[in-house]
Amino acid sequence: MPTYSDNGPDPSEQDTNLPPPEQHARQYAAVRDAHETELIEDYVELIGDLLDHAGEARATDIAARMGVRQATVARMIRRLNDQGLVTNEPYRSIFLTERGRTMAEESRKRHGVVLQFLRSLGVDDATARIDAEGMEHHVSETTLGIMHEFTRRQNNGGD
Amino acid sequence: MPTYSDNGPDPSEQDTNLPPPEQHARQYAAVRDAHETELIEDYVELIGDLLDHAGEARATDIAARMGVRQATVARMIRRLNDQGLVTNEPYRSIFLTERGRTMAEESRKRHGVVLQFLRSLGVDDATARIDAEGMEHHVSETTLGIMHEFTRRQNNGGD
DNA sequence: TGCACAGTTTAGCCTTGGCTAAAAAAGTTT
DNA sequence: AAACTTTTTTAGCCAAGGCTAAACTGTGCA
Ligand SMILES: [Mn+2]
Ligand SMILES: [Mn+2]
Ligand SMILES: [Mn+2]
Ligand SMILES: [Mn+2]
Repeated sequence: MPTYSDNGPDPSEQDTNLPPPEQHARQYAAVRDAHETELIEDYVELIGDLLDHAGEARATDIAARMGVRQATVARMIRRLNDQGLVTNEPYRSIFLTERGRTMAEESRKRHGVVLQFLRSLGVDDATARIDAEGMEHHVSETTLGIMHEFTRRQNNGGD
Repeated sequence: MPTYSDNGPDPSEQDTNLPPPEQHARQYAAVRDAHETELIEDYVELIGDLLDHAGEARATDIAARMGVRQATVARMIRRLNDQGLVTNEPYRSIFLTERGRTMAEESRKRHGVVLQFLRSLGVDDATARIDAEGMEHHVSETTLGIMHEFTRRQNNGGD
């Protein structure tokens, strides 16, 4: 007796049928939500990394690493400031607030889990870095935990 | 003698150091590129699914499943038409062009690989569907191939 | 047949996140 | 100190993708 007998539709049909409209809509809504916070997170994470590795986070460096113009960075910095994530004085380095540091730390951790998971799957480093940069914002806590555990096992088994 | 001796930086430093600025910038650029085509692909894929499963793709149904207003859908349909992906006459169902069908098919395949990969990792169905909807657009061909192979092995081993 | 209602389209608003050009401030060199 | 260069900021343009409100079309039912 299969264990899925009273557990929803036959798995063999699970791929060919569409989910009910409301569930389907929630999928896309989750993606839109992720996209709203995505760029903010990447900026905060990058600023944290620059502070750690270079000692300061200048607009020029942020622009170079983001691959955008300084004007774009300047306006984003203002937004981060408005949201209480960074402090900045004109013509000076940018610093993270307590909230900013928390967000940077969480993003860094999440990014690392996804990146190492991809590496442990056998994806080459450059590709893994590109994929992780986008995927990280669309991975639920559930999936993140599973990825982390997978990586841990992979690394232990490889000793 | 470790095999990575002449193969770039010591792996133990690979996570703590930032990539060179140009490579870093390319990461973010890849994400921005993905976001440009992402919504188009989801619309085309959804229209294809509706045509297959419901026989026609009406704006109302698209709006309900996307979780957006009909006005939003109407304008998107015009864009898809401009790009030669759909044909549509006023107040009638939407159909895919040859190009549209190709895109729908590719998206459907890619979406399926990511979804089944997540399931085979042990992620529950509802969560897997949400994560796949976002992740699918940020998975390189390389990673997609590895995911596919992983899923295949997992399923064969489970027999 | 005519009318009401559901579906569709259009017009116009807003925010986000790119961009360029130009002004202003800071830093460096002579 | 003055001049030059780099960095930062500001102003304003554009496209994408949400939204509401209102006009329009088509369909089904009285
Ligand atoms: Mn990212
Ligand atoms: Mn999809
Ligand atoms: Mn998607
Ligand atoms: Mn995305």
